Amino acid sequence: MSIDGWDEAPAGATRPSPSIKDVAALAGVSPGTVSNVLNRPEKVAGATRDRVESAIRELGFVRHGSASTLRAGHSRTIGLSVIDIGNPFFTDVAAGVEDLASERGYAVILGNSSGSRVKEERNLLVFAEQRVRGVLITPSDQDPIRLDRLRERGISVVLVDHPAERPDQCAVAVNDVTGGAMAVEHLLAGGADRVAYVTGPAAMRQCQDRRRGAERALAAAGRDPRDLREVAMPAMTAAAGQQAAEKLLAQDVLPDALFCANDLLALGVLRGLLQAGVRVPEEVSLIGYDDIDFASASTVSLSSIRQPTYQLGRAATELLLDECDNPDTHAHQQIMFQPDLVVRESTR
Amino acid sequence: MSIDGWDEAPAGATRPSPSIKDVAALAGVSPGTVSNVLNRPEKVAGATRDRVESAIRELGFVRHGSASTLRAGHSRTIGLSVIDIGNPFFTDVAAGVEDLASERGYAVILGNSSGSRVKEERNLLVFAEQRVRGVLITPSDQDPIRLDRLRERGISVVLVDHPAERPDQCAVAVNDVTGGAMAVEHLLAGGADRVAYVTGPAAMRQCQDRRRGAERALAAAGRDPRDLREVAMPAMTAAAGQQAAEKLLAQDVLPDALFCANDLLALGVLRGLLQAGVRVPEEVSLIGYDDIDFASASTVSLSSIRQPTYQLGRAATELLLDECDNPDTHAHQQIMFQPDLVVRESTR
DNA sequence: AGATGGAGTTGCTACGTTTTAATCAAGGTC
DNA sequence: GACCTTGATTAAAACGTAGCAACTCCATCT
Repeated sequence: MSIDGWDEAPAGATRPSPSIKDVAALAGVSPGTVSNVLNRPEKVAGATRDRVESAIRELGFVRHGSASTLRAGHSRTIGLSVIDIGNPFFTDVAAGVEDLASERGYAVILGNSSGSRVKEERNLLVFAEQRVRGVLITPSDQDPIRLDRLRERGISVVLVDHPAERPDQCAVAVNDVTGGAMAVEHLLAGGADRVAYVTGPAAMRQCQDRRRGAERALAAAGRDPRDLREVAMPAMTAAAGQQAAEKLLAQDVLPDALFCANDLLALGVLRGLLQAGVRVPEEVSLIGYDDIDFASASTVSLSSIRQPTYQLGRAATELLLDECDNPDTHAHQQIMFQPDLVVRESTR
Repeated sequence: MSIDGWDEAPAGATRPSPSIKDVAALAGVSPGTVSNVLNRPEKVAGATRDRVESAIRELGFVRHGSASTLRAGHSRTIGLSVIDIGNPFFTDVAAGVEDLASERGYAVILGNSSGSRVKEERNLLVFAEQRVRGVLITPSDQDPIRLDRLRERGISVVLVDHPAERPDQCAVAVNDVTGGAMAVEHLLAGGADRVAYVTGPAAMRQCQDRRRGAERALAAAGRDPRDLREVAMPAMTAAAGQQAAEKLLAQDVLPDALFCANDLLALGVLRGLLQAGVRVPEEVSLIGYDDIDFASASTVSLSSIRQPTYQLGRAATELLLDECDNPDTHAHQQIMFQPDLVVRESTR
């Protein structure tokens, strides 16, 4: 009797989800047969299968994942823990993970640690509670303990964008030392004299390795690696980059070349420098890392180090699922990709 | 006997996860008491609680989420389905969702539909299988059917960035008609004559509403709304924007003002125009939508329409959790935020 | 002393599924 | 006709937890 007729759809009528038993009753078979149709369809006769399948459709049956997990002892779910989902680098990795996982019938639970150890820990706890089949993680620091706790539980772990800490684990990474060296080599080739490194939290391996590469490039050019000035920020975001620019500008002498540990930092630095009237690349050469999509769209398009990001996610997932599905034949692997230099306007 | 000593950690020794029974045995209580410590700690005496808690720590017990969900009939999990996690707009929404959800002890399963109905459907299936407590979704089209199927199962649904389709549901949105009008008003105020609208898939409500706003602004200025030229792309990404620019450049006469349905499109269009030597804003005024972080960092910083993105996610989660936790007293709400105009360099 | 009450704890059952072993029917072989 | 084989189906027993009803203490009140 309502004006608009919405009430024809029984709003609060939440009949309980039909179970495998209801399907079995409707199809005139036993619950076990329905389970077979779901999990081993080749084991059941064509006619029966059709009957069960149409019963499933008719009732709108959806398998109860929790019951399934409980009984089977494992789920069809993997956990992915990243440091900053706001960073396009990780978004691309996640895309690679999700694509392959869903091809193989796995669902992905995404956890964002925001660089915080506490949140990372909480995400791992959620993964453990959900009894995920495996975990992909880009650790926010070097502490290996928590991951062993997962493995003890039978949860496979693959490190993403992080080299293996031990031979008995899988890992997929990109050579950050090489990348850092490439970046600084390029700056030096452009005539850089005073090079500074704008980086994130000291605990992050990526930051350390890129620094090592930078120092190596300086040494190779006959310079003292200790000449490398460093501006470390607590986060690797554009906002942090802008603050880094302010720090740099407050110093007596401005470096003439900046290597930023990722593109977000670089974009922030770029904005800060331009706002202060510093010309890029004429006064300061600037190179970032990751080659995110936005690097080529910025005010002064950003030179950067490209990583095979999507491939990174896919490869890591491939290793993880192999370890899950073939635990006996699985051989642990460490895959190391190589980065590329992308030259644009921000460097001389 | 290995050289490096790694084998001290028993690699493959995956002892089964301890259950509530093991904890009970160690603490010398019944399994029911352990369950009480976990779920109703105030019901159990301090000394007993301590004993149980230290047993939990000692064994490294982690609650089996699936068993809990199965028995309790519902999980502590919500599903979030977005159209494009590569778009910073949705990343910010997701941040708002995750923050509030984890404050309230809920885990978030993130699903990315990439604008594909098939993937969206698959995500909803995963949510249903996981028996999530509720679903937050930015629908990729206008079809309400699937959501009713969820509600019938007792899964609450809140629409995000989408107005309610019916009075018996919660929704959180931003007024896109107003936003579209703001954008085109601003273009007209800058002296725009031939305005074009660069948009995404026609089925997307956001695109339709922003267009309606644009037409309204034209009409209000005494112009014929049918003058609004339209370039529709299949995706709302920077790559699609660049293609849109090519399309525009191939036409006889270039518009002198462009309104893009989001910032990614706008950044792509901007790149395409600049590469072709078109000056922005002198020859073409350009405005985007969403005011993502990168809008202010682009070659020519982008004028845009700002939305309270993080708040959008938080508010939607607030409504959803209220509906889940207080189903009796819950009153369905439709929240409509208002957008803001942000003027930068890309418009006259 | 006996009854009452409350706090703390326990035993039991059910949740929906998977899986193993058992059952059954139909057909084939000697 | 007895026996085996093959293929299809089923009955029944778990999996780990939540939550209720029942029970045990022990202190307090009549």
